[in-house]
Amino acid sequence: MRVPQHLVDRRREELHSLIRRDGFLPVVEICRRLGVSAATARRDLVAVEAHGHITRTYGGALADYNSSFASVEERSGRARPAKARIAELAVAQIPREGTIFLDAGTTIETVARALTHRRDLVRLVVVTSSLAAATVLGGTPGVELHVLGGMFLNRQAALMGPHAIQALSDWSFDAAFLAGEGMDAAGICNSHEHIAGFQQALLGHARRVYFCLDASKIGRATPHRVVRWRQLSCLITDAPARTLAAAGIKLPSAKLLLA
Amino acid sequence: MRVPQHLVDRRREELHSLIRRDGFLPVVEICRRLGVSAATARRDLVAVEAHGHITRTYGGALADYNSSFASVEERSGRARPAKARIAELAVAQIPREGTIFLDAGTTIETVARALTHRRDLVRLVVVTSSLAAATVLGGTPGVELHVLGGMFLNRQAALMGPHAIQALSDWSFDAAFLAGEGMDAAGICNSHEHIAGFQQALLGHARRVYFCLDASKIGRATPHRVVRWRQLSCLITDAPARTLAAAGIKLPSAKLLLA
DNA sequence: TTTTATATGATTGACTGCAATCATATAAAT
DNA sequence: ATTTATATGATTGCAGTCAATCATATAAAA
Repeated sequence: MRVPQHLVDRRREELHSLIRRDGFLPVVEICRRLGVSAATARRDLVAVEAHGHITRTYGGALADYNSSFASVEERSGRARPAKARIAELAVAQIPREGTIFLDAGTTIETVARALTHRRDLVRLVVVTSSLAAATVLGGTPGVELHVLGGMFLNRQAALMGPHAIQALSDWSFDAAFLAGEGMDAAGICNSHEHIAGFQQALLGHARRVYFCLDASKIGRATPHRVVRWRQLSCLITDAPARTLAAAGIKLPSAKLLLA
Repeated sequence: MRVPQHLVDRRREELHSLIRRDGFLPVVEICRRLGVSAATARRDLVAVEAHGHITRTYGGALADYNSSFASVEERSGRARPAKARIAELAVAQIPREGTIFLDAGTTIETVARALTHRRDLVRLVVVTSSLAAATVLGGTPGVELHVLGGMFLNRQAALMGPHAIQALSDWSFDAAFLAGEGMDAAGICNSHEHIAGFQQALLGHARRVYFCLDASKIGRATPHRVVRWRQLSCLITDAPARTLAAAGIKLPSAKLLLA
């Protein structure tokens, strides 16, 4: 018995928000709350997962920004070796003590996870605007974790806006690790105005600014230009040198780390 | 083949932190990383779960503060109807628009979840220092969510300390909902100095201050006195009136909401 | 040293979840 | 109105998970 498309879509949106609310939702529970059979619940899960923002597990599904599921992703073959290599390089730039900043975004989240494997940290102060990074880093020995305040952006699970920018004024970072959604000959851009504004403000508070972008970001244009190449300290990417050159991105070797 | 106690304990601590890092960890993965059989992995899970802070699910385990697992808790019979009733009452005090503050703690987390069921919110600004509450409330229609900055307290998944207190100065709340760990004839107390300091600072920024404590908190004494009864606007609790009276807690009916 | 206690891994049987297949009802398309 | 496409639930076979039981090796206690 076919059902109107808009009802299906509405139900799937509701499923999405149910999972976000509960963090984890067993399939049985989904059936109960949505009043559908297990088969339909699974089909809906597949659909919602395809649109991103949730991760299925045995018996249910998790909201994506709650936790990071390195293991789940690895098991389901969705590992992103590129991001992992970028993260390795990024973590190698982090001193044993000092103060660093971690941005929001999945790439930086990977950096956060890699950071938890460092065993030599003494008194590293990590400041972040990413709830995912905070969750991952909480309790790491040698790390004093601070979260920047701000308005909660649902999609990114990040804290941004005027309050976040204002909170920056209390800090001075030895290094900052930022993410971007696109890069071209001119520089790096991002799709969200709050994020762009925040990153620009951050430039003035960090001695060294690292941008971590994987090769898929090359040539992708998004509405908000964040930085020009001369403004950042270093680009960390897995893109081969010739691909960068082809895109018109020319950086001195001191400003480039290739994974 | 029996194994030294300290090795077992160390392994279980590691399991705990592995789960915290990944948010969700399948049993298979636990076996691989810890190099033990599934049987031992499960036994370890039982042990770690008994000490709190993780929740087992089919096929693995979740870190507790990542998400809130209403459904999981309900299914495993650990529902706390008392907290749910307290949350209902608390949510009823929240206006359709305005600015409110939500504290950290499982009781307030329940309030956050109940708040997502309100469908009449217009433009409610919710400020919180709880990562769990933020996760639950993110994306709720009619809610503009802000997270207070601060130092991350691992156990509570809350943001506290001088930065948090300073961030308060930007806000003025119509209502604040706070949690406590103990109450007696003199007032409400908390076990953590940062939390106590923060709550005291908050008193000056809210028109109405609601404390939400279930009956189990009566008579429990913890090191840090937070408020005396005359300082708060209202106590929301499930404790029957006579129990409160027996503990020497006397409040005018205007300052008491019984669930 | 001898004895006791227990941590471990293997096995077993019941249970649960999953993907695939299929019949059906009904919304869209024509 | 007729045809086509598809959303749904039931069934089935398979695989994964779990708790309980048991033998064993070894740490801890005596």
